[in-house]
Amino acid sequence: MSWTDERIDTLKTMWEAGQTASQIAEALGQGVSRNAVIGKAHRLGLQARPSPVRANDSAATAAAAAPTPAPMPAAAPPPAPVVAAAPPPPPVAAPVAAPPRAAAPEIEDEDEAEEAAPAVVAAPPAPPQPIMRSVGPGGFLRQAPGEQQPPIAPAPPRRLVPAKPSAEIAGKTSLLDLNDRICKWPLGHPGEPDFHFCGEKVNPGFPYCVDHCGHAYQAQLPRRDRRPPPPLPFGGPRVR
DNA sequence: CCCTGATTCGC
DNA sequence: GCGAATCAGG
Repeated sequence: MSWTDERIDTLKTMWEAGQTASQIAEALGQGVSRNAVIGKAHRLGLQARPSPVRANDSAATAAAAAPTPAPMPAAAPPPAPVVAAAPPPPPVAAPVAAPPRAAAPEIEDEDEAEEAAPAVVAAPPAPPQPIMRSVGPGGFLRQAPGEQQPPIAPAPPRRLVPAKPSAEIAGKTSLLDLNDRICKWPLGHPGEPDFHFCGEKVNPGFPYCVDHCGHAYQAQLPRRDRRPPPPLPFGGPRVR
């Protein structure tokens, strides 16, 4: 098999989504080895990924004792400082952190007085939802030990407004329409006339909307129990 | 051992 | 350009 545009695109997408070379190779199937994937990725200039090896070269191994133990579904790639208002349902697993917020019961002023007694079940105000926030593929953003701070701002438990797709989006979201707030999940295939992007509002902190985050970031199962190659969002049958 | 990505180097 | 072989850290 050769590297067709589609396969390259799959490789890129998956690589940037933080998939491992093995997974990508597996997904591409058809006699593509892990090495082939890595080799290709590098030739494509898709570097920048935390590699187990090649951590340091000289000095500066001081602090940062690798707070990230295992490779996990990576976080989002480039988006700028996330001022995210943590949404209730990040479909993703992999709780990374953010419990520190001690129960700081700030009485909500006005509005419907949240009488809710500290029941056992209901979690009225901002549940410390784990937003995947580790070292991204690019090795960005990492909190210094000093600045202990929950990665996600205490979310305003306000009312969530249903994201209504704008008319523009309803039509099609082109490459030029992409920005940090728009879901970049590709629909169709590059080169095709109707190729476009999802265009939904992103799951804050992620390049995709909540729905597609569910596709892009799968709970990392032990390789053992990865029976059914999960629905391949990449390269597979047309998604539309 | 297993995993990972990086690099090398013959093709 | 490609990818197996090899290297090396976790």
